[in-house]
Amino acid sequence: MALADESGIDALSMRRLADALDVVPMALYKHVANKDQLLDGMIDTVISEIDPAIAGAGWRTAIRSRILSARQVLKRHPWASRVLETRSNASPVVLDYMNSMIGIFIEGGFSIDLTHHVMHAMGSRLLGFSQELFDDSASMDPEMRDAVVRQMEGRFPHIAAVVKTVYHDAGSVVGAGCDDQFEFEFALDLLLDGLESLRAKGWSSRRG
Amino acid sequence: MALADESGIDALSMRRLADALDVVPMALYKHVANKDQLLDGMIDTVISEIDPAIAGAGWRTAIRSRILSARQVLKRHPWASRVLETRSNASPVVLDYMNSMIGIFIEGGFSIDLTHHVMHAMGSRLLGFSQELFDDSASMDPEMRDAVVRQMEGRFPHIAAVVKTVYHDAGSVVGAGCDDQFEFEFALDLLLDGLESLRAKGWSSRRG
DNA sequence: AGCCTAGAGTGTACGGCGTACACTTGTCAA
DNA sequence: TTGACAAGTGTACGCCGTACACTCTAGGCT
Repeated sequence: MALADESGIDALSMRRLADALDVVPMALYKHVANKDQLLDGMIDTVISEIDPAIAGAGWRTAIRSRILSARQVLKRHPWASRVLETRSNASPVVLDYMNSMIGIFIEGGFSIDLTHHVMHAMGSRLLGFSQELFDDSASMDPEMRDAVVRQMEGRFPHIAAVVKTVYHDAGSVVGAGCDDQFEFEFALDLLLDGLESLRAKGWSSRRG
Repeated sequence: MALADESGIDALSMRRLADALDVVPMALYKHVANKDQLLDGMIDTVISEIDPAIAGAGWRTAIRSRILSARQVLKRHPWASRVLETRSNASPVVLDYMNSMIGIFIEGGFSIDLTHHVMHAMGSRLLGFSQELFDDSASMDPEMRDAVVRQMEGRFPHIAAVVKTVYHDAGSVVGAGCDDQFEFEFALDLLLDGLESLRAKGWSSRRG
């Protein structure tokens, strides 16, 4: 991570890293299976640098401060967001983070249904994946998905609750699974509504 | 682009591309200076696939339909967003797109100041760069920046107007140049305000 | 008809990359 | 004393982008 912070992510090759550690390239492979696993570990470390959620505050304060903390972390490690986007599987550390974010919304009075769409809406602001997290489960056959959800229920109860709602609420406009287009428009309209109200009241940054 | 669409962006090496064209790798270098230039050209083509703005509609309709069109294009070329993020300089094609988006807001009654923050807020939804666009200019010395702005004024008048406001409105909270933190919080709070009002009125996707 | 030029394609070569595979070395428990 | 195991080594392979010098061909000039 120090090497990536200093020299950029492109400079982080197994050979250069080995050099920096005064070791031969292949020595690294006694510690990680391959470069992807190295990057996975770096992402986990990045995420663990985000401040834990503030307990006892309102949902808005909790979410806001957490996201601002995440932003500071990503600024410290500018390579992280790009690496994040290339990761295919969310690690337990990432799932923990998502789970606790979902938990804040639910405890804050958001329905599970609304929380689901909110997670999509926050998108890259939240970290970058909620999208693929649910997309993966869409391509699984139902009974396998049920098994996965049951396994999640212990460690990531909030994520499990959302996934269950997404797939069992047949009455929802969204139907079974996520409707990409719906999620995108949900977030877009949320933003556009906010913009229209700022415009209408003559908002200016002069007043902050 | 066909090769990238079919086999993923990682499969797009100069050698593989040459193979697909029944030509030797070095032949490609008679047409592009290097691989980056190839990727730049691909991005320009992607952006030119976005529908032109609807004339005569309200700002909201115009922006909304344009962004949804951009989304369709990016879905056709899933590699595009990742490539986009690695580009360092915005091409004239990209500038044209930004310029016309800014123009829609301004003609729709947004102040230049508000438009500026809006562009940041739209962020990746808009395409992915507004950030760096202004960041670059922050690191230039004032007279060189003035020269660049004057040159922009003909072809990209809206962009020029925003840049001028950003740097000349000393009274603004933001001061000279963009305040990253301010922009981030602006977008975040816009979203959080929208979320709070949905939560308060018991929004559910059942009703759409 | 002869020549020139410019654009397209070619062939070879270099340094960098990730990593498979077989090996040595140092440490410590039985 | 021995054997197992973790850590580090060395060599090699097939990719990658691309520098550099070359051939070939079509068309325009004299």
